[in-house]
Amino acid sequence: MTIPSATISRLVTYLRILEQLETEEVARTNSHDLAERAQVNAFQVRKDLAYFGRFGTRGMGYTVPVLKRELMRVLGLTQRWRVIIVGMGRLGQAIANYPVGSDYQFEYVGLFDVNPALIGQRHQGLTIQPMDELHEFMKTHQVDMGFLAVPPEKAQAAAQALAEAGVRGILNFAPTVLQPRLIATENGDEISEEWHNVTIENVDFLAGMKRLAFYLLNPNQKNDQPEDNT
Amino acid sequence: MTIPSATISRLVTYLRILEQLETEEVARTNSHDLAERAQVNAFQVRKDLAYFGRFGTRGMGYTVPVLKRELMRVLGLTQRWRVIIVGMGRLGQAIANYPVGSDYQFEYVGLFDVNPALIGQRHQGLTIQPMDELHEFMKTHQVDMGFLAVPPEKAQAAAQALAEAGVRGILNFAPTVLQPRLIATENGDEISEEWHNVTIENVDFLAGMKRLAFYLLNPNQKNDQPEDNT
DNA sequence: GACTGTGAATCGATTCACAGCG
DNA sequence: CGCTGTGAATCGATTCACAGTC
Repeated sequence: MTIPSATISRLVTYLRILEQLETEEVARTNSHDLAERAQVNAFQVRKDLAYFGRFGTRGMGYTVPVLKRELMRVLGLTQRWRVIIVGMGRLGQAIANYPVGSDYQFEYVGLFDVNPALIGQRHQGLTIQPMDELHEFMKTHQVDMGFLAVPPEKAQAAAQALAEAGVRGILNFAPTVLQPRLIATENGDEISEEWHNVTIENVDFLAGMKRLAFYLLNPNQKNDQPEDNT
Repeated sequence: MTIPSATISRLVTYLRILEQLETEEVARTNSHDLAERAQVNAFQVRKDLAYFGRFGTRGMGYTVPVLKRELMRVLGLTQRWRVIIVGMGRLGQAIANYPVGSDYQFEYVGLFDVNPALIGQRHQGLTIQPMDELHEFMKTHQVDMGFLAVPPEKAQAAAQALAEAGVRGILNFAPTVLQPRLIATENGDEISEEWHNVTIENVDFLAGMKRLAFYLLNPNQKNDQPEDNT
């Protein structure tokens, strides 16, 4: 069965709400309460959860720690994710230093850049390495995802370098659509092969501000959609 | 007529592609070319554009500068948007210093924070001001949108402060769902009034990394959706 | 009695097929 | 002939209504 991507975005929201409720030592909740906090409706909450199992008790609602654990499992947040950041300019630095809070399941294991002025700088106990060393690095380290924080004109090449080095997931901060194919091979032949198994998720602040401009200009177009993405 | 929010996200993408084509001095394009670059299909491109007018020539395609100008107009990027940033920690600083490139239609006019250690610091020719001064500031300056880059637990209060000060659009970087109502009034009564006319757009990097974790764990769930947002 | 879980119904967005036009 | 623009068809997601059960 194929799950709407909007559902995945909402699950992240529900999980946050549950974490919040847990710190407030609230023991139970229900679809209406979750719906209100997540700004969706209760049918949606129940349908979203139903894709993955039965987590509640009829007549009772949901037990906060139980549902929280289940959502963490569903979203893959019970395992550790090893992350490298490619592009350690101001944006990459802000990402590296962002307080991830309860999100200790994500661990930065490497920082890369091409700029000699940045190489050797340390952030969060890691030293920025030259991009050339990525291949070598991948031989000795497990890397689950790469955060791409390079300027837009370098994003496509950097994404390909990540893919070729064996990184399977890319969180793309650059304001570009990454093309899922190789443009050329090393020897210059134009083989144009598909990327295999690279999952891309976009986080795009410039797009967000432009969408906001549109909605301010067109107040009748009410805006609902999930995440900031592409 | 109500326009899908996914269409707005895609228009931003098309505009970027057109800007790119313009720098490459490509004079014309067509729906198939745009579709390939935007990773959507040609029907989608034409339908998206059709919501706003007829910008092409049958048999010919689109003239790059013409379509670019039309999309800028549609998205509200022919006018200037005056922006304040609320929350000038590392994330706010990265945003303030991000090279917006061709996006000179967005202008930062004020920077705010509650942290005395940050107040007085300068970025991009602006001095960080205390949050208290927002109301006063709004009396003498036009502000079209606020970028909210405060820690999640402070986001709701800060958003309300922005709304009460008269800011009509918020780009929310905090990993929280902003509740569109006022929780209390100044005198302590609980009036719980609706926000009026505040448009919110989310940019959520932590959500992006969690969605990516899900898709890496479930490779059969192919991911298409637009923008990063909540 | 209250609230979940879910098939059926509705609604909306994407895709299609083709008419229209340079 | 090529490519846009668009009504109709399809597909998918959200909403609904209610059966199930604690």
